[in-house]
Amino acid sequence: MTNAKLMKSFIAARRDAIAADFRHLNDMQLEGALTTEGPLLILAGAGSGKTTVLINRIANLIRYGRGSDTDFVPDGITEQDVLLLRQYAASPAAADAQRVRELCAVEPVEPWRIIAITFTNKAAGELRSRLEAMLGADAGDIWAQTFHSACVRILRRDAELVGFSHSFTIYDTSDSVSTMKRIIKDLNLDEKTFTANYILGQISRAKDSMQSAEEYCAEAEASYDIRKKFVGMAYREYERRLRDANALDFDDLIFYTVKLLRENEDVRDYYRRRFRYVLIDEYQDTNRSQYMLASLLTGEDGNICVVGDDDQSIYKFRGATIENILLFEQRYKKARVIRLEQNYRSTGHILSAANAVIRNNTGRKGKELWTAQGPGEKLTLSIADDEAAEARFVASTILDGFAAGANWRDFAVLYRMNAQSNQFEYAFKRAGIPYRVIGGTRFFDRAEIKDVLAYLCVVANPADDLRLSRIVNVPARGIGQKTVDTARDIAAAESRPLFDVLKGCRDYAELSRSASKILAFTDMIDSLRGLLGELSPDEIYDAVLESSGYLRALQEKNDPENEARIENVKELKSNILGYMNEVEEPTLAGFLDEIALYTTLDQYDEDSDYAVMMTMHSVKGLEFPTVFVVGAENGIFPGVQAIGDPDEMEEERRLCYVAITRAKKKLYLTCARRRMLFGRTQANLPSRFIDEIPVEDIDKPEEKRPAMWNFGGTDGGSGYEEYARYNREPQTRTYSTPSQRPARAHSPAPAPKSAAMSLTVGDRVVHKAFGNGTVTAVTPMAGGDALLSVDFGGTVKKLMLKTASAFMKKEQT
DNA sequence: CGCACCACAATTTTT
DNA sequence: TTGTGGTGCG
Repeated sequence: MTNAKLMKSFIAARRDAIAADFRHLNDMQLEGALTTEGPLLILAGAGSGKTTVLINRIANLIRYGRGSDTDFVPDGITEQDVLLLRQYAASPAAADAQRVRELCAVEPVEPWRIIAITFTNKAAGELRSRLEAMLGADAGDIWAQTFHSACVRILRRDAELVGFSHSFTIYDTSDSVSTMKRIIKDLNLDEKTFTANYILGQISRAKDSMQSAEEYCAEAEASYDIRKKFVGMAYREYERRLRDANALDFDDLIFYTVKLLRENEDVRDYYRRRFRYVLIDEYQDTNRSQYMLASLLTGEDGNICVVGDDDQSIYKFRGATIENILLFEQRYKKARVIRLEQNYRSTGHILSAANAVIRNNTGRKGKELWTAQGPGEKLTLSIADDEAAEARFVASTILDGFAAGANWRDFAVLYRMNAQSNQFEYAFKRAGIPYRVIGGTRFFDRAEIKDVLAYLCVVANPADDLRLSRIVNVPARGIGQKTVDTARDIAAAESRPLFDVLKGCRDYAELSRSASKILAFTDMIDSLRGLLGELSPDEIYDAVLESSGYLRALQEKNDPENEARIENVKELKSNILGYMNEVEEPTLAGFLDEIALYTTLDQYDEDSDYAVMMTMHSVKGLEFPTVFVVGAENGIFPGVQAIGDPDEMEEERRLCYVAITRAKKKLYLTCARRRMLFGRTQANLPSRFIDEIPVEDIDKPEEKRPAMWNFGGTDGGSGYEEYARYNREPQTRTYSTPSQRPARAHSPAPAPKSAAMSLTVGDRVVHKAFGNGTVTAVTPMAGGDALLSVDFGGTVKKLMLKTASAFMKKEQT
């Protein structure tokens, strides 16, 4: 064998041997895991196992370095070696694994040379734990973080270089909003034209394109756009105030990190040398500055691997740009592209529907999901009279599923807007279905949580004027708004922290009237600050609740809302304890860092048995056996704003694709003929997306569809008339679920007016989902309804009589 | 200073 | 319909 030939066969055998370690992957996944060098774009369809690829790719890097993707051949290779590798590839157990590893490894990568960036803490956490399961202790050295936490980590080292102290605080969205509201007032801008959200949106876009306030103002000057000039003023002031407060908002974290890396060659080189391999997850959600960050971190070898799905890009409104994916190959020459199209999640009809819908989009890379599973159940369209009936249909279907042995957690209700959750909560409560609403007002957005956190921030950072003004009079301690305003003005005039001014309030005539109260407050904060070195974060937390009087104030007010608030405040403590368990040197500042980036206190807990409801946006990345996409109506989904705007429509369609692909076994689409939304009743047509689903994939109500339902239909006649007639028809029937469920095929969702049976305490009942039970309490309610407590063999359910009668009958004795 | 009442607006939101 | 923010009174 010639030398060249030997080398060639060695390279091939080496790759095969390495591949043997990853034989549980499919061909495309394997390709992703073994392609280690240079820019790589992995287009990963929904449910195609992209995290698996990511994990295995990292494992491969650590074990074999670039062995699977290089022409390098070590000296002294023999034919024996090639044979050994081939033997290993054929049956790994039979070969000397140690020797194989030596032969295959080419510069194995130290774990700390790998950075994997995700968007959510949840994804980062999942990545970390799966890496740990696969690699053990090595996993701890891999940077597996969100964009924002990676930036915090980088900035904590070198914040001085971009003009902040290393102990900067992080402003969340509402901090930014309240700062901006003040600015609008102080600059006397017209609050109608310039809402805080509008200006912040403009600033966010500016930062996304790396434009500082100064640059933005310059551009505004040149543009003769008066509006823009005002925004520029606000931007400049916002930037100044955050700098004074030593605070960065979410966008700043990225912005200043990019700035830091751009302007400081040594810092940039440090990270580039350190990180030999950069991986970015959910690449379709990156914005421009995040792209810049990624490319700044990528060293000369260009080892950047991005994973994403252009069809799942649903965050354009937050600045995400699908271009990052679409242009990847142009930006990184020699980039390789791998498509993962085999779906392991859903059955055939579901995937066929998803493919068909997304096919209507232009401007995409193009993918077709396929599955080795069978066709499974068809989709089901259900049309209800109104939103209440829609919710009852869903509740009823879930009860059926539960009766058939499913768990509550197998069901998810997905809607376009949080406002739609009400009806479902109502129906689920009445039917006794345990559920949780994910998203909406989030834990850390609750006033009581923000208050308590504000105390902690002020204790940790004396310069945090924003949080200080939030709590200075919470609970009420006789320091009024006017007093705070004057103090703030003084602070601004002297450019000192507000806290210092308050401490020195005796020196200012304007403040002397409330001086004693102010000093009581500052003393309290000071003594809490004195505890910083001595007590652990949870003890400080207790001390804050105690000395601030916050907890007492909550307890004294006897309103039922406060029960929940107190619970929340306690819940925060368990957060602190959780943090302390995870970190080696827990500090209050460290906790606050974490919390600032950890907005969602991941409420979705897969272990507990609840049906869940959430927006189609929040469901990305999750999966459920049965999914309900509700409110599938033109005007709701797609929303009104999207109609007539092709780009928006494509975004909505991607959202639809995301929603459909969450379902593993069964997907329901529901709509209502009439619905009340924001106090207005409207009649919407079924979503145009439903029309994009092939008829062979979906069961629809077999009723005559009005002409207007067929887009571009030529049935003649006035669509409006037909539609109006259609809406006037008495609608009492419900539409059967497919024949796979004969048990319920003819049992319609209950109408609320159905005659309620009469029940008294002690009656025995049979519920179709919960089985046999005994009525333990009956509380009469308004409208002739009653709240029942029924003991079903140990678990007591609260049910509404009228709703429950549809699912339950009295046992005859 | 604190509370009650009225006007107004309202996709989606990983950090 | 619901929640929030601003104003005016006790």
